[in-house]
Amino acid sequence: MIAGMSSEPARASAMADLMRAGRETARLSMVFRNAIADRLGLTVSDLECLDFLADVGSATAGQVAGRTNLTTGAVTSMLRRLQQAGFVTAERDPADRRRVIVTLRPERIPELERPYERFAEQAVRLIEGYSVEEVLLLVRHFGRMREMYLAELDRLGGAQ
Amino acid sequence: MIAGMSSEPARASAMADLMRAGRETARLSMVFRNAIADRLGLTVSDLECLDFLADVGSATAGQVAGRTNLTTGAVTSMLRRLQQAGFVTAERDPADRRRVIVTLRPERIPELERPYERFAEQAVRLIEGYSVEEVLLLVRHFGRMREMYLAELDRLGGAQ
DNA sequence: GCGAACATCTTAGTCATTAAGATAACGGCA
DNA sequence: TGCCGTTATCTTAATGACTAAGATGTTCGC
Repeated sequence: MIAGMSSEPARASAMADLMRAGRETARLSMVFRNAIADRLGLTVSDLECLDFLADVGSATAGQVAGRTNLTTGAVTSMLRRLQQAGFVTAERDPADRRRVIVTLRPERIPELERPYERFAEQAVRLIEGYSVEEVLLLVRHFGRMREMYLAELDRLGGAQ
Repeated sequence: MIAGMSSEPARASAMADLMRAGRETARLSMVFRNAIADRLGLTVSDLECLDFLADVGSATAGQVAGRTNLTTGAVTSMLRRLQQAGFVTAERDPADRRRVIVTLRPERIPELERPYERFAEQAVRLIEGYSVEEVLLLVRHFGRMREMYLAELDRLGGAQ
């Protein structure tokens, strides 16, 4: 609707398709994430936290708060929850005893990845059908999207 | 890690980059959506509902429930909320008085789109730099992702 | 070793959401 | 027509994640 002028109608329509497809994919990924959290008996925030920990190994409670956009109070109770469910261990940092170091229990990782497994396999299969140039185009596109998201989030006053 | 065999290391690394970028983008889009809902003083579910209504014009309460993955009870109170905030009108269907027809107030649409505006403009600008072939590749890719999401959601037992 | 800054925890309260069942309206069938 | 099963929404009570504000314990600079 806001469409910029374009000489060829095929181009304009392809662009509109892309805008629409992008929104739809974003929406579906949210629903997907929700479904996975449900299946694991977790909150979306819990999943976010565990994903983060899977990335970095271990982190302080404050870092978890930053990543999940939760208050420290909410993180405290989330960590109690995750600890009780055995997904995570938490202990005070001996070097700075104000801090709490949270660590994902490695033995639970497979369980967390299982719901994604089929999806990831299919994604790999899809990507294998692309040429290297095509893959690189997609990577560049996502990179630009990432920058746009971060810039907008910044502008919206979010922490992140 | 599950990577299929690949002759060229450049290809394997590009594929890994793409997998990572895809996950990161999905995550950022969630955070973004959350930030926008916050700014509008709405829930993510509210936003989902309003987006849906912007698409289809008007729908029954049950259709809204299906789209948002909420129970009918939750939809009832969500609609009361949105009605009170003036985003939506709700009236019984004269043809089938069990149904409630929910309609987005057109005059509020600009207000809902405003937070996306800059983002959408930037997206258009980005896409304008692509060739038609590149745009079509992206559209195809998103289409395949969409299918994968829907298949997995189905498998996870979700309604949708 | 004193005070400010920091990291986490506690407490009380809010609010979206769910589950279960109530209410009301439709549609078919005798 | 009148009854019954089904459908669509609403109500009620309870749950639980989350926030805000302030308490607690810890570090660091002076």
